[in-house]
Amino acid sequence: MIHIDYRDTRPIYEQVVEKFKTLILRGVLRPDDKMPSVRNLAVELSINPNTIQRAYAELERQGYIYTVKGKGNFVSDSSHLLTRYREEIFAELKSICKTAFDVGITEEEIIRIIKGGEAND
Amino acid sequence: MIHIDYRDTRPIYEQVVEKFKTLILRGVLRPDDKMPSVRNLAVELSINPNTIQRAYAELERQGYIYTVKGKGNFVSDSSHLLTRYREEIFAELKSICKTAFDVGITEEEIIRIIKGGEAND
Amino acid sequence: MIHIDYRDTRPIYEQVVEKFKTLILRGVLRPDDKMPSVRNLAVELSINPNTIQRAYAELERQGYIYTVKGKGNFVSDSSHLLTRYREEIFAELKSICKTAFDVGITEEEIIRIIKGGEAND
Amino acid sequence: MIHIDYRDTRPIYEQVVEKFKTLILRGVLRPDDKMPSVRNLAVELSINPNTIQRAYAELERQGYIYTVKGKGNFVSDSSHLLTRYREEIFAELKSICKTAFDVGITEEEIIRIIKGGEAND
DNA sequence: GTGGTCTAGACCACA
DNA sequence: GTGGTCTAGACCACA
Repeated sequence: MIHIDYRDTRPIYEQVVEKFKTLILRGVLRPDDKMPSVRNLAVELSINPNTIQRAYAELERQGYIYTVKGKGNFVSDSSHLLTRYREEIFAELKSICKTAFDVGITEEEIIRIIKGGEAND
Repeated sequence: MIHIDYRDTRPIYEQVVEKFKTLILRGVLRPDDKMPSVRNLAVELSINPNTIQRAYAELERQGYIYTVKGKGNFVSDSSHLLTRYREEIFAELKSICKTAFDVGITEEEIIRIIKGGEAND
Repeated sequence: MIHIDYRDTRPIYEQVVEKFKTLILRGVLRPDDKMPSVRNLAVELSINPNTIQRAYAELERQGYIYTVKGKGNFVSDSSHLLTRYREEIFAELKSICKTAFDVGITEEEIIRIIKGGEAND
Repeated sequence: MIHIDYRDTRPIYEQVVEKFKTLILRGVLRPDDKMPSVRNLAVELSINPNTIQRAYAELERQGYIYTVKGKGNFVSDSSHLLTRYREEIFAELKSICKTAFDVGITEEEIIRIIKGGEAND
């Protein structure tokens, strides 16, 4: 369901958070679906339960899941969070484009990249 | 010449590296120009000399500057590095677009952001 | 008869215990009255029977109910426990007031809150 | 500067958070004052650095301190947070008074307790 | 079974 | 020196 990329420079817990955010926002995981238990996911991904715990705590803090003690973690209704997430992405996009324009990359080039980017990987 | 943004989440040394890369690639700093001394720049920006040192080491590693012992740091002829830098930027762009497509953001929306982004900010 | 508040941060069993303590001390439940059976109450409140079991065990430990094997749980004569319960409440009150005074909240403000608090909610 | 009460049922990191919140809101620790380093405080209180780390992360999340990487943690200007903290305390007070009224404790008794509470402990 | 807290200790990134 | 991340593993609270 989820895959950790060890070449990725970001911390593991952050990768886990982002993966689940995407799954939830795309509707693959739906409100009140049960999340994998901390222990199970830790075994499955071969990472420490504490790291999963931290990722889940962060997802809860951001409103993507809720915890029922003794029962597990469950997906929240986070449809209202999509807007915020889109804005985060747009901000990152703008920031990179600014860097790009600074070294003379043109709007046309960027658009070409994006259209290409959708096709392959 | 350079400005540190403390609200930026990236480490300071990375900001310094990026600022100089842009100045060099745009030709504001030209081959064999002398870089500001580590000490002077540290004082000017009110940051730790170790941090400047680290930024310069990284710039040297990437081929943007060279060091002459006892004299200081100087700008390399880095015209051939522009291509590599553009590719780095393109890779980042693709990565973010992938995330964007994952949550249903369309090509059209992204293009609108980019065209808007060039105008303001 | 009893209502669980899922927004309450306290564990469910603790809410159940407190609700019954109040009912017993106020005389709504009288000595030797039969408590609802663990199973029935669990079904009625849609919570795990283990949780009710634990709440009843705690009520018994504190002297509010007694168990007759094969028959069920019954209300004790707990008139003598009212004093202890009042002291528990007073201790909590003192503890919070201490925290309040620490950040500069005055006696007058607290009294105003209390007088207001009795009226609404 | 801080003291952990091991008889307290609350987790250690929560006690640490509350102690520092009080110190900051009372102005004992002032904006831009340096917090004790994670390691030093851990040694001083004989608790694990991870636990301090967690407390500091929570204080940062709540806006009481800010982190400068490689330098340490510093006190924020949190004067605007006092109002929120007061409301938290008032809510707790109301909740306990409700429980008290439920078992027949009167407003007068509570007020007597509060006035006594300020004098001693 | 499930999450929450904590210890002990390693190693890294940053200044 | 300072915080950040992670592992390994214990023990507890709760359902």
